[in-house]
Amino acid sequence: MAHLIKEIGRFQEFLQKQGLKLTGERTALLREIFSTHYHFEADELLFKMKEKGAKISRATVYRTLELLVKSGMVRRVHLGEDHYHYEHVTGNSHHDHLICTTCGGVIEFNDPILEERQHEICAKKKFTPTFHNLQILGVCDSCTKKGEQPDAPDRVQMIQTASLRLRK
Amino acid sequence: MAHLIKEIGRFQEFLQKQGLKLTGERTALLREIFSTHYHFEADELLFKMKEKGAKISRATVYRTLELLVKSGMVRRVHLGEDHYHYEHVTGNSHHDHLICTTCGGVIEFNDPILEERQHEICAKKKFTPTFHNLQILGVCDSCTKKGEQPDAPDRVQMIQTASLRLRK
DNA sequence: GTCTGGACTGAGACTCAGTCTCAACTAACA
DNA sequence: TGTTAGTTGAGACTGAGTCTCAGTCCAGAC
Repeated sequence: MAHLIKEIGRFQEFLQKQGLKLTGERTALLREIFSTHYHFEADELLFKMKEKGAKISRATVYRTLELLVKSGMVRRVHLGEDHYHYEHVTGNSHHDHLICTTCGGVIEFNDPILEERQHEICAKKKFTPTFHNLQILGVCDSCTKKGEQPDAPDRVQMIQTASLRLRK
Repeated sequence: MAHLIKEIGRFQEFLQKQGLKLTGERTALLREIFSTHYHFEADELLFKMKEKGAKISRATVYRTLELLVKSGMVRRVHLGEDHYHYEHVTGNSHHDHLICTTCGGVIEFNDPILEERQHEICAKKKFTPTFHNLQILGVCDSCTKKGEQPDAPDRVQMIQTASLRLRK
């Protein structure tokens, strides 16, 4: 778990700069996030902590996630439409998501050409970008092989949330 | 308002196919959406209807929006992170959004090169896309001219919701 | 050692968008 | 007129996320 020491150090450094403290609860959450989860929800994290016997409240989970997002170590993403998901940031790799509306699976990708084109569009519109968010919804290879049909495009907006919920 | 007759006709046709009826409430909502709103929230629409003296309940607003989305005449988009926004669809033009985190303004764009690249990425990953969603957050030209500074990229995720709320 | 101020915590109340339920209503049609 | 099925409003409900507040912790000051 040598890499977790590094992550904890980074978080502590960030906290100290703000006059904040690295507490037992914060460390426990950090460990949980970086050792097992990848994409997760706040309440799922809370549940996992309780399962492990750690007494950590909802409020602390949300407060700590906020700090982790501010520190840049965790990203807020939305894979469905209805509420936030989180993912920890390892290294610095920005990426976007392909989301299978059938199985709820998430495929990450990072495409420099796409990023470059976005910058060109912003330049043309005299818009200074700071952050972007791209989700492509559809059906993944393995679901296609199982014979799943992609939903009609008009319908995907209505069903995507339901599909993602199935995954829990 | 000749174009509204066309819209109402399209909606009625959709409803009839499902054995549903075009009621006064549904017509009133359709008129409101297509005559004045562009990007709007469900509760904002409800408020506008009440302001005009139309007695329409929250449940009916949500139910009608769901039908309109299913019919393809209205799209659900998320401009901020916290809840849905809706936009009516005129013609068939798909587009994405540049969202100013300072003034909450929304600029639409449609870029075939970007779309094409997304399809290439999906093909490479053997993913069958049905729908996508791209928001680029940043600072628009007029805010930049007013001297607004873009927020540090790490922070944008935390502030975007708040900024959009200011716009109401 | 103990004081003190400020950060931290858990419990639970609260908010707010969105959903659901249910009884009353309405339109279509035999 | 009776039947059937879709529609509606009111308000209860849900669930993610936020806020409040009293109590706890802890590092530095005395």
